[in-house]
Amino acid sequence: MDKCEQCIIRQFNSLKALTRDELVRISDCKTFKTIKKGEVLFEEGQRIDGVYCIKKGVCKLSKISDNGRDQIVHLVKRGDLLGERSLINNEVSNLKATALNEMQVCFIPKVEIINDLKKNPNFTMDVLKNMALSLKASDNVIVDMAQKTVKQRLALMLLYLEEKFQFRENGSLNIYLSREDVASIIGTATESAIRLLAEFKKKELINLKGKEIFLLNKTSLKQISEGL
Amino acid sequence: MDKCEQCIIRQFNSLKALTRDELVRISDCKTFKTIKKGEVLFEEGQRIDGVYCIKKGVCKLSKISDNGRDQIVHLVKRGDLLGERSLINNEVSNLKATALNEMQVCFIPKVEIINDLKKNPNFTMDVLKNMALSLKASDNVIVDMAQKTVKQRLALMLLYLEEKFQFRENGSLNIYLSREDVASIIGTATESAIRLLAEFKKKELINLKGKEIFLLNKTSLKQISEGL
DNA sequence: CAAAAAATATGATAAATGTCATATTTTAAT
DNA sequence: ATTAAAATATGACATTTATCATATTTTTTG
Repeated sequence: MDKCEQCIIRQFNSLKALTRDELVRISDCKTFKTIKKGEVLFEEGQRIDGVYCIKKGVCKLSKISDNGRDQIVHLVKRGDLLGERSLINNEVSNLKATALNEMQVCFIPKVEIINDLKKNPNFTMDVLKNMALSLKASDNVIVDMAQKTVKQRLALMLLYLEEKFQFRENGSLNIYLSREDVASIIGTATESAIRLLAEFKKKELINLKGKEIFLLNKTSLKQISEGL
Repeated sequence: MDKCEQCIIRQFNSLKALTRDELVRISDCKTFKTIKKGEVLFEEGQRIDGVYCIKKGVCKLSKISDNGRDQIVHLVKRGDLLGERSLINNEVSNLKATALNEMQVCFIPKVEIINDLKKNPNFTMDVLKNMALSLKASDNVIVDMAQKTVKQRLALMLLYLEEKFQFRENGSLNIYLSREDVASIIGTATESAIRLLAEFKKKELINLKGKEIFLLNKTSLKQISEGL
């Protein structure tokens, strides 16, 4: 396990604002963990008491609705921090975190982070900035969920996946999602997601090979997402 | 116009974390403004360069979707701060703010707030906490928008309005919304909102007198919101 | 006050989406 | 390799919701 002060991952998140001394201190008390695909990092309602720094892999953050369906609210990947919000408000987690593939994470206990928040204004400011960005993104998602059709949201999601995860060597999106997960992201029934994916494929906007998705016509996808 | 250090409104928001000296300084450079019902405080895409402290009244924060419909993302009332996020990220506003009734607001220039964020960790921490709370709330709205029917969302909204705005003396919700605004909050067509309100009235869950809404059966509204 | 404009209301219909049933394919387990 | 289980796919149908038309009521304006 790397030492934090030598780990490049921190460049992708707020930990980059910490001083060398602070990193050394954190390095000494952090724990390392491997999570298998499908395993749950933490449950909705669980006390986390710390922050996860994602070293490898992707997980979904979801919340179960009254109707029993899981809604995926965020996808979190390498470089992202997880659990800051619950930590800041001293609350149990509002969301459930499930690994979408094999993950490697470092866990930093709460006291350490709180300590840094109190003493290093650069760190606090960076956390604040990221939170403000997340808030803007969330507002935009609310608008899309409320105003766009399922078809528009699927097109939007495909473009978002490319932006966030890029492509594999063969040109497919660099993330595997089950049809159920796709439905959970755009907020629809699994059958509807499957049907629309098939429709997109038929129209040659995308190609599907198992869980691999290829974007063939991004211009059209963009237009569909905008309702044109 | 009150001086900030004597103004009770600040108790309701992060300004309560400021010291007396800081308040005095802010008081000297703030400006006071009255906004009439229907007037726009700021537009989507507009640079705000400061923070509004709402002294009186209510406004809606909305974003226009590709389909041309406005989606209301937040309702902001007396005591709330407005514009922190844009300020923190140094971005233009992501949302449009429109007064729902006559408002009185104080405007605090950006430099002053930035100054306090840098020097007063209590203030920063309070802003951070509020932002974390907003983020949790936004995540919950995303789930509701994605997973609940329009009827469920209407029931949910009515209960939310009571919680946020309480009742007038006559027992009606202490906020006036047009049917269009109701639709804009729950993310549906105006006609659908009208129909569902009529249905709720017929079932004696609510009563309607013009723009006044009376909640007659909160238990049932709760059940409807949960899909029972 | 009268006329015009805006908001609210309601019906008819179309489109979108969910639900249930079932078939097929893929993956996992023995 | 064979069977079982899970995921994906597709059809039929019901329900929800949007859209358009139009009527009625309320509010605004001159």
